[in-house]
Amino acid sequence: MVGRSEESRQAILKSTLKLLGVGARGGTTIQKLSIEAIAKRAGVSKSTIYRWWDNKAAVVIDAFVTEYLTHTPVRDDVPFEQALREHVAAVVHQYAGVDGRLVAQLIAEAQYDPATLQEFHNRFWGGRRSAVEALIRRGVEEGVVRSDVEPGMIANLVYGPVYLRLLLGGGPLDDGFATELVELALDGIGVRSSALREPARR
Amino acid sequence: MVGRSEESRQAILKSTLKLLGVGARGGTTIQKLSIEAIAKRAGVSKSTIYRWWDNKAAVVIDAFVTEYLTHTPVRDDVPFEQALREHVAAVVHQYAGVDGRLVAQLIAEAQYDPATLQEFHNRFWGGRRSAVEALIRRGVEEGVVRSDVEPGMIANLVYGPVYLRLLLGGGPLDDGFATELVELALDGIGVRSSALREPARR
Amino acid sequence: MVGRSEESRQAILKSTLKLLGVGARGGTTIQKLSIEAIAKRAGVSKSTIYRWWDNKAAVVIDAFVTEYLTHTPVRDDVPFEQALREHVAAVVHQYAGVDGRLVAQLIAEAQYDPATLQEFHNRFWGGRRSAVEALIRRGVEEGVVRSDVEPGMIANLVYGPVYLRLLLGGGPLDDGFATELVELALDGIGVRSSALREPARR
Amino acid sequence: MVGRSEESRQAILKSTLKLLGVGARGGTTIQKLSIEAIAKRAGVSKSTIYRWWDNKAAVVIDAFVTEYLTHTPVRDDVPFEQALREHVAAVVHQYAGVDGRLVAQLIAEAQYDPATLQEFHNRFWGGRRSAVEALIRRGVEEGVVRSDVEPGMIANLVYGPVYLRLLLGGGPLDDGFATELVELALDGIGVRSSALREPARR
DNA sequence: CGATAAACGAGACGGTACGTCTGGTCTTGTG
DNA sequence: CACAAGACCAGACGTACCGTCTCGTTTATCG
Repeated sequence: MVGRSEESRQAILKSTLKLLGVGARGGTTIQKLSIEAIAKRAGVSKSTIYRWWDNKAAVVIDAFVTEYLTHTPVRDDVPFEQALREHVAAVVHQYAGVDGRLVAQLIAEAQYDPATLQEFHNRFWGGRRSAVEALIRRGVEEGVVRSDVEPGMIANLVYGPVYLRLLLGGGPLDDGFATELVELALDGIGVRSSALREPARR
Repeated sequence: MVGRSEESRQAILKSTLKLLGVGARGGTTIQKLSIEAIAKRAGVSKSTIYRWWDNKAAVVIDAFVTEYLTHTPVRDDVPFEQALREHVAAVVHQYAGVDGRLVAQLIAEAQYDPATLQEFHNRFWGGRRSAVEALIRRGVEEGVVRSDVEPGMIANLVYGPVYLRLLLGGGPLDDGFATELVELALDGIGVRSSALREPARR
Repeated sequence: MVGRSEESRQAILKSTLKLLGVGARGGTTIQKLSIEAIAKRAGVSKSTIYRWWDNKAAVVIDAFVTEYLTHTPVRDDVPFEQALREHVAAVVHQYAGVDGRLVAQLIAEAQYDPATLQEFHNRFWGGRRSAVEALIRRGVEEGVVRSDVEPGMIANLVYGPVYLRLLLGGGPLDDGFATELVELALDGIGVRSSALREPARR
Repeated sequence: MVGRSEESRQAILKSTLKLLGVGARGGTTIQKLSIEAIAKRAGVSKSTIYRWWDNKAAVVIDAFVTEYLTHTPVRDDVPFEQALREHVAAVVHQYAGVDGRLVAQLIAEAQYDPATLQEFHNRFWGGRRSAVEALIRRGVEEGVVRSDVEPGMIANLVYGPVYLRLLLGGGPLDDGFATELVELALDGIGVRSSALREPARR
């Protein structure tokens, strides 16, 4: 047995990112990115790519996760609310740039291929989610998060608006958005709760 | 001047929906749907399609909105909270079926073409949003919704999780989800507020 | 009855010639000339063209003959040999320019459409041919052309090489060619005849 | 390296000839022959054709020359005059059939594309021409052809009328035509020469 | 250390669909 | 009622990639 060429693998992933314009201005979309272009740029034959990846999306997600992804870790050395605010701000900030476009396009691809969705979960989204869910469980323990709703649902409430704005626009992905989102999620939209909490924070 | 053939237009839109499998089991994805297939099925020449629509997504969105869309109206004859619950339940229910797949794929296409995103806003998403924002304004007037956050942001908080689940899965789109979502949005995830409200509702 | 619009007819024929680049440098080939382009340039609708001409070639030949063709008349006030030399020189000269390309392309079109060939005969080639045949009959009467071969065949011998060079190249269409051609046609390629005649001409 | 598939090449050329109706009655013209039709009939993809040939004419000329062309060789074991007569008769005979139509259409295509003209010269016409020119040089050596005119010009005189009749009609391409043509070319149209030679041949 | 089996580059192949173009027909007002 | 305007069907064009498939040619263990 000889085994896979690490050299080729690297070249392919690097080329993919370059073609997608990560870190630069230009760049194609995932849709227009072609396996042939990757192969040519990587100095690799098409068969080598098809041997190790199932489709374009698999290559892209691999490139994205392995080579590039800036992490947005969840701190566990600060109180729940601060950790949440910082995390949401970090996520929103990351998505405001090129990463956002890429993640959006990955989600787009995932609409057409369950395997891509699966990979997206396994290698990217799953990690984030469980970090946040852990944080939420900590919040429950700290007594600042309600315990009658499962953490996954709560994570949804926080991430949902971020992805909605990422995918459909309708406003900027900036710190103001992050702040307002966390506040709203914490207190709810109902008038009574906010009326109660607001003085407590000022 | 002679003008556009309404007959052709109808045939094209109908064929598009049929090919997408709306109302039936089979069906392609938008990605695999081809202009050539639409033309063939509609008994129309390709140029006729290209004459009136810019790209595939434009045809699909036109077909979707014009011919098909089930409305999920927002009632104004019941109290705010009931109207919100019913609307969210209706939306969630609609997205659980074929419509959901189509909307998801439209959003996917919108990631690659600003014009498609625009159309999505103009002809579909915008309507929903403004209906909900009006509802929220009513809630503010009724004194049950906080007035310190713009309605758009609040709409985001409600719709975000729905679209997140539609696009990334992670749980069913069912009545339970709808109920839990509305409750969470109203009260927030913070423990104090929920502790206060909960007794009041039981 | 209102009858055909002479104005349109003129505009169509003029436009055809312009588009073919007659009298100018640029110009398309007949093959690439499109009815639509003619219609647009003439400010006329396509149907008007199709109403009066069967196809593109018919328009072109009409334009060519009616509006443009420089005549290369056969003189009858000079001896046979001189008249022949002058005519051949004129023809060769005409074909060396834009006319040549057009005639060549008309012949090309005629290979695909018998009607075009017919028109080419009726309106262009037939006239030339019969003029030359008349000249040859005069030569026979003058006693300088053999009488045992039909004039058409002799015309062939003279015109054939001209068209061959026009269509397939292989040398310039210039005065030298014309002179040599006439001489060769008159005397033949056989050595004895030329040996006899040559001294007589020097 | 794997290299070109001879199988496909054969299939393409054969199909081209079949579609052109070579050897059969029906058949299209080169103009109406489409690359798509060739591909379909050959069980080959369009890209394979475009990979190896520049355009339709290139395929046709390749098919014609490689697979089909009946040779009309020039004998060198008989006296000049006999060899010439036989060759002209063979050419005329060949052109009277389907080959003639094809050659005529190739010449038509050559009017629109210099590359086609070049190929026509390189692979078909050039061969014939040089064979005849060689024959003429032999005639000069044998002392039966005049030496004061270049062989190419003489070849023109012989071939010109054949192609003229092929392209523009005006009479049959038969043995009578061939015989008369050679006689005329040899002796010229002038009366004195023919008067001299005629007795010598009877 | 030399055999051997994999991974590799190169790239041809059958396909599908693209978006553009032209041809020729048909329809509907307008002058 | 001839015309302009131009929509329409039909279908070929040449291009771009797809994913599969030979081919030799490295190359790195393992017998």
